[in-house]
Amino acid sequence: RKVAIDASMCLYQFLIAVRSEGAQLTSVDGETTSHLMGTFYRTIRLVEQGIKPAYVFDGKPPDLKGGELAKRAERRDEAQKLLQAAEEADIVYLLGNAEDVEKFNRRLVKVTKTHAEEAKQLLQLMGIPFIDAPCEAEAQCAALVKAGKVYATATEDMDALTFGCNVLLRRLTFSEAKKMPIQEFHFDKVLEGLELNHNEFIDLCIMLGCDYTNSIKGVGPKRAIELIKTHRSLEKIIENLDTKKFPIPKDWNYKQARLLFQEPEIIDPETIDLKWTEPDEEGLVKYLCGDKQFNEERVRNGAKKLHKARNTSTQGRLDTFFKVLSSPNPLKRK
DNA sequence: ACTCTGGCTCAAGACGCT
DNA sequence: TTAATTGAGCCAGAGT
DNA sequence: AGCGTCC
Repeated sequence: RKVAIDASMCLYQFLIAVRSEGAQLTSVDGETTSHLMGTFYRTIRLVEQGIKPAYVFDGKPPDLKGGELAKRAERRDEAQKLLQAAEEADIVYLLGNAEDVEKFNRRLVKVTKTHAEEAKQLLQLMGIPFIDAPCEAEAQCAALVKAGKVYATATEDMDALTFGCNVLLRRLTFSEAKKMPIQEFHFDKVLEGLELNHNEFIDLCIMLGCDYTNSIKGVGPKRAIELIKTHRSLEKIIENLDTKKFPIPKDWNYKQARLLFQEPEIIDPETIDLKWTEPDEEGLVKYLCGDKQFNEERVRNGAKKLHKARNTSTQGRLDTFFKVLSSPNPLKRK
């Protein structure tokens, strides 16, 4: 069963989580390898379960997002760059407590172009397809699902639904699944449960706070649902809202935000041909066991697992692993 | 009292041996 | 300058 | 399941 995955999100998590004594794993020349470690083993695990993953990489963020992100940047630049200096000083003075240093390091994690390129090279050698999205990966994933190129998007990010992703899988990573069951959301069932159509759902998500705009102060999940059910569109809501109690954000460009959800910049899925091919064992060994110092035995073992799973295909039906939770109300969000 | 929002903090992977 | 998370859980405080 | 280790 084919599944689309937001690669940048995965890389980010690996960079944060795959650490030893607070520091990322590295090659001989000090280059980070945490993202490769995570991608390699997680992908093998997925393939062994009969899943065919297709990774989707982010392109440029939409302009509108840039505006919002600038605010976060300010916060960071002010607080964190100064904190950086302060904490570095602390380290010098106090030979810092490791926890602070760790926390600090995690906040500065970024997924760079290089990380992405390295991951792509690894996926190539593993025989796993990937796509460069022109813009938001989640939007491209949703398009792949809609076009039937993959069965679902595997993500923790509920915004995938806003892009109209029909099927969304949460907690697909199986080590975590030991603790928590895999959840499968069907967008049409969610809409049914909320008694909304897609456009109304988009307006709802904008109110709840998306990456593209501010949200209305005082309006959280409860009131937002109430409002959209009563008025069915942001235009009508704005007309009827008591703006003394609930002020509309200044220069609120909800229309543009809406458009980014309705017509995101994507590659036409029909032009995309996803191919899962044989892993290149020697290539993997060469790439991972050179400077990057991966254990050769483990890498070869991984390559063989990929090979084996590939040739025993049509095995794993995901259904055996989880129940379909077409949860009528996933809005525990923000 | 109750509901709701929003601000805060935290944690975040996978393998293999025991 | 080339990167800018997220979701969950807990709790204070405002509003009704 | 817990824990040290992966690089």
